[in-house]
Amino acid sequence: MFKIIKQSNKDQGRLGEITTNHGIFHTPIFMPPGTLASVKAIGPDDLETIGAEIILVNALHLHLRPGEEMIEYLGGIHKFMGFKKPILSDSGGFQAWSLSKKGSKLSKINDDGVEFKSPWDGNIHFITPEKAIEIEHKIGSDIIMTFDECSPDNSDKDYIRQSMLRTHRWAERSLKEHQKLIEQEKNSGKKSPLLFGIIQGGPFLDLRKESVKFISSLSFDGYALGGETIGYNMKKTLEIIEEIKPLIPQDKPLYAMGLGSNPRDVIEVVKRGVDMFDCVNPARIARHGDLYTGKIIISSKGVEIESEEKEGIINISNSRYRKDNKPIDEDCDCYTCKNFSRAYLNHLYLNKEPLYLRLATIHNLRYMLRVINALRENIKNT
RNA sequence: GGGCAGGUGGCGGAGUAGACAAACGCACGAGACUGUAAAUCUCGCGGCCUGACGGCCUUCGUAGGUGCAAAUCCUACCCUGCCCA
Repeated sequence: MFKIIKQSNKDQGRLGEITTNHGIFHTPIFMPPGTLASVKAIGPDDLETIGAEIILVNALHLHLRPGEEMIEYLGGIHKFMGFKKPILSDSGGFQAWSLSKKGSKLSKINDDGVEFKSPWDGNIHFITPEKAIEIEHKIGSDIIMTFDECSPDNSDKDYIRQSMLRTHRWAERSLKEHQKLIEQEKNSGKKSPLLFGIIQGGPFLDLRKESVKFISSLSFDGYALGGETIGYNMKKTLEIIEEIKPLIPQDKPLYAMGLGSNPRDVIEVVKRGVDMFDCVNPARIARHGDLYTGKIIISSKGVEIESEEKEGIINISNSRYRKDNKPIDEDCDCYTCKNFSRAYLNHLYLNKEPLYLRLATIHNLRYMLRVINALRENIKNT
């Protein structure tokens, strides 16, 4: 399933490939989230063009709408959304946290599972680890995630530890259910997905180590770092990765969940041996006007991004782009940069033209994947 | 020529004597977003001073007037829309 093609001799970076029911994808990889069976604003043809090798969907969202039975009836998630390449499904563990914050009480956690109130119709749904795994199998995704509790970055250690222990119990339950379903699928000739376990522990290094020890004692096909901290608090994230990387089975892929808001974060993390990541931000901030720009350079120091803009981002809604006839990024090979100016994108954005969303999303995702290509190239050359 | 309605910030539009630099919306300016409740949300938006609280000045067609106090009342004029000649 996971094969390491080349290990960098400079750092922890490595090239690999993962074989799934829907073909092979290469690592390191950025996976665009398409939560509701759609990468917002773009279609499978665009995904193909920008070079997306694998995307994400979310089991909880698809359970609420249109329902896993419906997707199964319609021929599985790939056929349903017209995407032929690998698809990873998240379990809904993230929503246990995200739907409970901001004072909204759309989710409630107890040891058995999580009660979700659908943001769409207010209906109550109770998801257990077993249920999440069942949904993910029914949907037909290639890689599935255990049901976990995404721990907050700013919470007291005692709560985070309790939450981590719960995630551990849920990991065991998820795995057990997974193995049960694999048996059933074997008998019916259906192909089974790979299952990744999720490590928690918040921002605390000792808890993270404890979590790695437990989760990697279970036989998962890959391991993931979860929690609000990952990707959000980059300084802590890098510390955590450095701490836990040696403790994870080296022949298994490592996935940093929710990481990749800025291409610079991806560079740091690949260096430290992370193989997979995803983040809603490249697409979301694109829709909100923020676009990546800057030269991607490979040198003896590795991959770097050179840009005069703050964080390598411009906000296309700003008045200073009204007359700017340059593409978003001069070096970019995406459809948007090849054909349209900043001025045109500014015009589309200001007038809320739907085309803006597609062009902006294509660019940011392609930019991210161009950074990935540079990172692969860099490892290849070491 | 007569009748009626009306003229408020870039636009639309509240307010009809004191709590008005003036609701709300749009436009505009800026910011946020991290396993997607997100084509969303937040802030600013007459001028000047202040880090902020706040303070000062100038504004509701124009010019006068009444009154402690006027975008709000009175008078004249200008302009716009509709109706009648």
